[in-house]
Amino acid sequence: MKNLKSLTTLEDQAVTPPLAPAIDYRRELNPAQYEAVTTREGPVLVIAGAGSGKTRTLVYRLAYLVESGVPPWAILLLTFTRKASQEMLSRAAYLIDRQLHEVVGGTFHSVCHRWLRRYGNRLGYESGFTILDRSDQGDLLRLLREPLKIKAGPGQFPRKETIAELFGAIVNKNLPLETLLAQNYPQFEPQTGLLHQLYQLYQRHKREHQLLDYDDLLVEGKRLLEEHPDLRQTLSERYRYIMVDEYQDTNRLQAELVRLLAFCHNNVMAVGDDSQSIYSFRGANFRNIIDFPRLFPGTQIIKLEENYRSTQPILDLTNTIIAQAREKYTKCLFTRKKEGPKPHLLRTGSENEQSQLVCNLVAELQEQGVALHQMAVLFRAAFHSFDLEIELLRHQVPFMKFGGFKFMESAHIKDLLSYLRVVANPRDPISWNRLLQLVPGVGKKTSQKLLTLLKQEDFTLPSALAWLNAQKGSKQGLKSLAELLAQLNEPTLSPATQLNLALTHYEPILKTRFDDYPKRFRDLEHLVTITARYRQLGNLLNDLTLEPPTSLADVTQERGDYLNLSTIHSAKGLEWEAVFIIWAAEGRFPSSYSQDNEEDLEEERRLMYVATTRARHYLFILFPAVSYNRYLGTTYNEVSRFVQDLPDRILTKMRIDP
DNA sequence: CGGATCCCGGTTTTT
DNA sequence: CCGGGATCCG
Repeated sequence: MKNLKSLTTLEDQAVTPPLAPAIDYRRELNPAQYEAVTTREGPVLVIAGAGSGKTRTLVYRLAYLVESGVPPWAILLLTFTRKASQEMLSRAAYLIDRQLHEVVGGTFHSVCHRWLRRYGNRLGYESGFTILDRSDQGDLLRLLREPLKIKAGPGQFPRKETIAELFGAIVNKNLPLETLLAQNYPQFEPQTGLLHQLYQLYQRHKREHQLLDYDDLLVEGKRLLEEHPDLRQTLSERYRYIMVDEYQDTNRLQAELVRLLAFCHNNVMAVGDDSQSIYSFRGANFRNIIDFPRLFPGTQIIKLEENYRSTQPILDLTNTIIAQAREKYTKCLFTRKKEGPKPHLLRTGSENEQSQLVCNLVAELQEQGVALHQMAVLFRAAFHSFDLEIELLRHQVPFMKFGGFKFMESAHIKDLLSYLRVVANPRDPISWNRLLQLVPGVGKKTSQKLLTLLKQEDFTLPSALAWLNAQKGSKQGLKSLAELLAQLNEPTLSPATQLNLALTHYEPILKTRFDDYPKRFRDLEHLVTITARYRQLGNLLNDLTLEPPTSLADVTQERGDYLNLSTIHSAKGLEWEAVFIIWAAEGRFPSSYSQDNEEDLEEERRLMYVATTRARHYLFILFPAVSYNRYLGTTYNEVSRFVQDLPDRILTKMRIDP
């Protein structure tokens, strides 16, 4: 067997062409890109303007490193999504005609997660710990709030979503609760004491039950490096070359992680664009990118300023938009694509007229030979496209929507996964609570009883099953639940089989709980198909939490030519021949939430910059002048301040009447 | 425990 | 006006 294996390896090598320098780096890259690609040692900061070939640079650098003899496993590629890293790796692999699956790539969260699975026992984590997503956090907070007996009327105590946000900010922005309350929620300042209590409770509870939220992955990952010098040494020596993409969207914690990880060589290349920082709500700070040279003394700074994406008329507009930013770091984008249509600002009557106009323009461009998948409609918030979606269906325009869609957070998905989650981590109170509430005749009280048992040191799944079976006879549902869980606990079963078993059990419950049962059942079947490729339950559950499907497309695996609909956040890093931005109206974009905060408004401006810089050739900005709202009546919309009062030479303005 | 009722707020963006 | 959450009551 062993011989056979080495034989295959030999054969593989024979097929691979000798390592001739197939790539002419000087020819294929501009001077700035070339410099970034071929600088191997020391800290490098690449300021990469929109469309300046940032991904290309990273891909070529990957290829360059490997070609110059760096083993792929010594490279760590940190990106914003796993998809991004996979794409870069496959492009680099294609360039040098060599598989690169040994390169470790992914998000900060997934990399930290990997270490914690492996070394987490040093911090007291068992290998089966559970990762909490946003709605799990909410559920947990609700559970913890109860015994605190918080007496507060509506509006006097923050909602659980707000609390989760607050607690996240404490960690990601490194600010005390008091400051955050004073800054953002002065109305809750009287509750400071209670919130502190709840925070302590929340932290302790997570520890006791082997639960980690998104922030904990980073915090604990960092702690692993800080408190265990041997690990820090090992990992730092292993990852001799670190590349960080989208550095403008990292936060303080992530920056510190990079610094720790690079401590014994300082070979870090950070790539980003301060003008495209759009994740401050997650603790990202675009000043991070400015601080990089201070964190890594001796940093070489390289600017990529030639834009390869857009035409000059589009750049004229985007440059104007970002020039109005309060803080900007000089960077001047230019292009060689001089010719192209001017961007248009189109004002329609109603929202539906806006939708129809998009449909008409899409049809027109199609006639001119632009493929549907080369066009995208972008918007500030996911719900902004509802009307358009209806109109597209009517016109039979196929489309796919990205962002906003929280497949994983819908109740039926959470319900079904809970069966598997308690098998993977029997101490997971959130999933136990969910499951118990599904049983007729079981409510808060019964559920609480089991939840208190979870704290016991030696609590295992069998103890849970014993408890379920010991409940009073009338609660037949608990017995059949126990039966199912016992079945699921069979280690030889594949995750998909486990999920199917759970689905059989859950189907009748689904029927009684939801009117739209057929649709939800189909969702669940889709979920089962996604899971087919997994061999390990733990991996399945973690992947679903760390990289949830971003669109129904990921779930249904549809193919073909379709129009892209996307939130601007989900459009980051992408580009299309034609881009439509809808709802460019005050209150929608910029969002009314940021209306009275200058920093937030600046971020909205950067969002508009990101949106407009996605366009290669055609750019249409639309807004409806009138909106009608059932309970507010007719309201009039102002055009978004970011495109207001621009000269005609930059933006063609038109009023479109039906 | 769970159904009925009342009251408030009003869809940001995502790992 | 509709839905979620809290509260009340059988």
